[in-house]
Amino acid sequence: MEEVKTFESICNLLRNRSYKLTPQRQTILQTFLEHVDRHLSAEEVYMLVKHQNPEIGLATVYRTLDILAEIGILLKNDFGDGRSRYEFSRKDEHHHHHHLICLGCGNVSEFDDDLLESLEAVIIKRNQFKIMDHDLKFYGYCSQCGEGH
Amino acid sequence: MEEVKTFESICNLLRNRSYKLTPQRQTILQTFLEHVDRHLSAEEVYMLVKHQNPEIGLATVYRTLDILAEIGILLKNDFGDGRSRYEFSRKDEHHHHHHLICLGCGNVSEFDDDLLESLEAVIIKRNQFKIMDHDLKFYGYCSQCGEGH
DNA sequence: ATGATAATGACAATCCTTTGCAAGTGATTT
DNA sequence: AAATCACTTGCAAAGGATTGTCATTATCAT
Repeated sequence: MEEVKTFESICNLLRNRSYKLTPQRQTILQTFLEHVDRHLSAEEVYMLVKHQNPEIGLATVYRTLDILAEIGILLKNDFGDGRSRYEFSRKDEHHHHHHLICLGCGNVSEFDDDLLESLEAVIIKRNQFKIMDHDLKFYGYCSQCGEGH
Repeated sequence: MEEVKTFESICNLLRNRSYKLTPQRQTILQTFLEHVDRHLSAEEVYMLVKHQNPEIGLATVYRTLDILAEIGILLKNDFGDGRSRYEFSRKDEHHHHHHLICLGCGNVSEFDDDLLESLEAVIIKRNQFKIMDHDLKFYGYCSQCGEGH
């Protein structure tokens, strides 16, 4: 359980899981560390990474994103725009934050709230449903795009 | 604003929007009226509809689902299984229900709650974000699949 | 260093969905 | 009832995101 996720600590995590530390994986990881607040698609990562390493292939980006999500470094999100988007997972939050998705500019911001905790308790009792994860999204218009809507 | 959605009332709605009432559209509509509680994918609708009308094309199913969603008869959902799923929209609910998605059998059940109302008020103030829609999903295991998890 | 083994890049294949198009059909007017 | 015309259809092809294949290359423990 790393509390602060540095480049080195993540490299160690990869090694511990017996993933090889290739330059491609390091470059992709760097990209997320440099864009901690963004929600990047595979294609966007590919574009960013090509600046450092023009040889890299799109399939490698997909494979690396899979791995980084699998070991908990990235979170895979679906904001309904037809592609998966990955964000850096800062802390080990078992109940991660929610998203505000702007229908105007597509920007994604984040929102923390504990309200769902109590809601989950109700659901477990009322529906006999064991909750493993939840996903809450708000679609609307951010302050920049809000005019006229 | 129809309160009860009968086959006839929906046909009228189509006509009023100057959509033609073709047999294909009627058959697809029937299918949803016969499976009011299900969350069908285009492919599933296609299979069901082919029993009544083997001539129908998949593209027509897609186009009809689009229309029925556009006029508010169906709701288009994304449960993360790589295809869109449509459900019959029973009442005119501006704030629609939430979904419980079973990771075991894939079954989707529904859940009503007003808790998000108050949460939305907080978000509007705190984030200056005009909310148009929300989407809340719980992933877990239903009572049948729950053993062992 | 070197060898076992995993990872890469290029490309094909897949899956769901949309689109182009020629032919057909529903609704309206005559 | 026939003519009309825009809307619809079915088919096949195209799209876009993702995954699979496979020969080549690179990593890491020894």
